[in-house]
Amino acid sequence: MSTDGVSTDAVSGEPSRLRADARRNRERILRTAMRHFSQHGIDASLDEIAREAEVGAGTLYRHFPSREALLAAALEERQAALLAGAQQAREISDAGAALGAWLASLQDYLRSFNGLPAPVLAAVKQQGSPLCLSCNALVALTGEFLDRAQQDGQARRTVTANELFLSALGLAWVLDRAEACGTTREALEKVMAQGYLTPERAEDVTHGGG
Amino acid sequence: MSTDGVSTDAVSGEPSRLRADARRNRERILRTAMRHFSQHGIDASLDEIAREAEVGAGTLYRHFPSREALLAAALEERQAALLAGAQQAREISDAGAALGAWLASLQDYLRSFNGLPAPVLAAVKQQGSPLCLSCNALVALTGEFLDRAQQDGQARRTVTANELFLSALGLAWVLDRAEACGTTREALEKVMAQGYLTPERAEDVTHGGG
DNA sequence: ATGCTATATGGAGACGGTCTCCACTTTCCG
DNA sequence: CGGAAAGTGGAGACCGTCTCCATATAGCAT
Repeated sequence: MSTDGVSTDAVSGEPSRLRADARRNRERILRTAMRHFSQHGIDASLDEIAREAEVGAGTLYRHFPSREALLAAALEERQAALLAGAQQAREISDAGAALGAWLASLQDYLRSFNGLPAPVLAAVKQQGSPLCLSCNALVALTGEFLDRAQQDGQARRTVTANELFLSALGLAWVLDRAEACGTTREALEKVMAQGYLTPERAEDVTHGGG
Repeated sequence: MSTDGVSTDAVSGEPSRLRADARRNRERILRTAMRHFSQHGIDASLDEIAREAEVGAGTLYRHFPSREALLAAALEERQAALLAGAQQAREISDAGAALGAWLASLQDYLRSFNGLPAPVLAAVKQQGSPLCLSCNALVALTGEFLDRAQQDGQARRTVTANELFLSALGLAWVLDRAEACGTTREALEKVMAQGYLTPERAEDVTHGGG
C-alpha cells in the first residue's frame, strides 16, 4: 500500500483530483453498489446502498448524481470483460461464428444486473445518459461483426446494426425476467437467429414486403 | 357462509352483486384508470387516479387490490378487440398471412399502454396474476396460428408457441420504448420473422446445434 | 506545528408513491 | 322506517428519491 499522496493521475480513469477521503468514499459506494445491483437488480435502493457503505445519502448523490451514473460506474469492470470478449471474437476466422460469439458476450453483459436492458435501451435514445457512450460503442461493435458476416454472406444484408442490437436487447429483456418461464436462452437465441418463418417463406416476405 | 342472502353470481362477469354506489364508483375508477394508463403508461399513480375519480384511495384498493388487477380490468375492451382480431385472422386462408395478422394484432394489444409488456411477461410466469388468464389465452392463440402455419410449411417446426409469444413480447418491449430510436416497427418485425442469418447459414445452425 | 480554505460530509426533511385501517356513511331489505 | 351489511374516505405508516446546508476535514502555505 504505497500511499502516494496526491499525484495526479495523468492518463487513466476519473477519480483523479479527488481528496483522499472522497476517493475512499467513492470506492466504498461503488463496491456496495456492485453488490446490491447484483443481488437486487438495477432498482436496488440507493439510500440503502449509502447506508451500507456507511456514508450519507448526500455523499452518494454527490459522487453519482443519478442512478444511471452509479450504474455506469458499477458496470465498468463488466464492460472491460465485454471488450475482451469482442477481442476474442475478432480472432475467430469464421465471420458467422464471430458474430455469434459477440452476441453471446453481449447477452452476458446485458445480464450483469437484473433489469439492465431497460436503462441501456433508454440510453440508446437519450443523448445525455452516462450509459450512452458505452451504448453507442456497443452498437458500433455490433455493426463491426455484422458487416463482416454480411461480407461473408452469412448475415442478411437487410438487417442493420441498430436493428440487431435492439433485437438483442429485447432478447435480453425477455431472458432476464423469464428464463424460468418454459423456455431456454438457446431456444430464443435460435428464434432470433433464424426467425420463425420457413426459409422459402421468409424470402417471399423479403420480396413481397408487408 | 350460512346466510349468503346475496346470491353468488354463478356464470357471468365480475360487477355482479355490488351495491349501486359501489358499482358506480368502480366504473368511475375504471374510466379514469383507462385514461391515465393511456396517458402515463402502466406506472400511472394509483392515488392520482383515485383522486381524479373522486374516491378515496381505500375505495380504489377495495375494488382493485393491486395495480395488476386494475390493469387487467382496464384492458378488457382491448382484449375484446384482440379477440376480434384473432377471429378476423382465422378467416384468412393463407396460414402464413393468418399468423402474421395475429402477431400484428398482438403487437397492437401489447402497445395499448406504455410499458404493458412487462406485467404481461410477469404474468406468464407468475401463476396468480390477474393478467395471467388472458395471458395464457394469448399463448394458446399464438399456438393455434403457429400450428396452422407449421402444417402449411410456412413456419419453422423448431419454434414453439411459447418462444414465439416471448419473442413477440420482447419485440413489443423494444418498440414501445424505442420507436424513435432509429428504427421502424416493420424493420424489427422483419428481423423477428426472418432472423438475422442468411437462409443457408441458418440451416447449418439448425443442424449443427449449439 | 498551525492556520486557513476549498472540499467534502451527513442526515434531516420535502416530496411523492403505495397501501392499510377503521370510524363513519349509505344502501336496501324486511 | 329502522337496522345490519356493505361500502367509503382519508389520515397516516412506510419506503424510496433527492436537496440543502451547517459542520467537519484534508492538505497547502507558512
